[in-house]
Amino acid sequence: MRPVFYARPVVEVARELIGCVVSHDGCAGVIVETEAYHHSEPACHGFVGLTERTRVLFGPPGCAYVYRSYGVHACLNAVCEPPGVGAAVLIRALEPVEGIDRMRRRRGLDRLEDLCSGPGKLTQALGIGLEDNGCQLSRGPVLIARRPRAWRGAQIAVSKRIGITKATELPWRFCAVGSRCLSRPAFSRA
DNA sequence: CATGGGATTGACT
DNA sequence: GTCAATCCCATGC
Repeated sequence: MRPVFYARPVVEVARELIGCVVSHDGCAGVIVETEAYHHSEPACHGFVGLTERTRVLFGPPGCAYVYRSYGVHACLNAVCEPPGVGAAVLIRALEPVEGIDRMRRRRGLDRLEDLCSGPGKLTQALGIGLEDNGCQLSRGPVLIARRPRAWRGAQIAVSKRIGITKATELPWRFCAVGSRCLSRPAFSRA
C-alpha cells in the first residue's frame, strides 16, 4: 500500500493490516497477526527518543523497520503515523500463500503452520533481513499489498501484546480468528 | 569503554 | 517448563 495508508494512528493500521499480503523474493503470505507500538509507551523502541537505531522508526510512514531481536532474529515492522512520530506495526505471523517450497528450504521445516507463525520465523521464511531496514513497502524489496477479497470479512481478535515486560496492559495485538498460523492462540474478540 | 537487556526461537528436561 | 544462543545499542561510569 501507499505511504498514506500508514500515515494514521498506528493501532488503526495494525488492525487493517490483518489480511494484507507481505511478499519478498518470490515468497508471500497473508498477515494474520500484528502488534502496534508507539513511542509514547515504554515497550516501543522509540520510547527513548530518536537515535541511530530508531531513525527509520521516526521517519516517513510506509517504510520497513527491521531490527535484530535477542541478537538472533530479524523482526519486520511497518512504520506508521507522520514523520517525527515513532510508531510501527510489528508483523507477527503469516499464512504462506506463495513460494512455499522456498520457505520450507529456508526454515528447514515442512509443516505449513511452522513456516511463518512468529515474527522471527516469517522473516527467515521470506528471506527478509536487516539489509531491508528502511525500504519502502510500496516499492520493495519487501512489499505489502491490499487485502484479497476473500480476507475482507475476516473476524479479528484483540488482545494484549506478547513477549514484552512493559506496557503489557495495552490491547494492541490483532489476530485473524481461526488462523492456524498464529504465534499463539487468539483469545478475546472484537 | 563496559555492561545489561531484549517486540524470539528451538532444543532439551 | 527451562534455558542458551548471540548481537546491537542505550546507558552509565
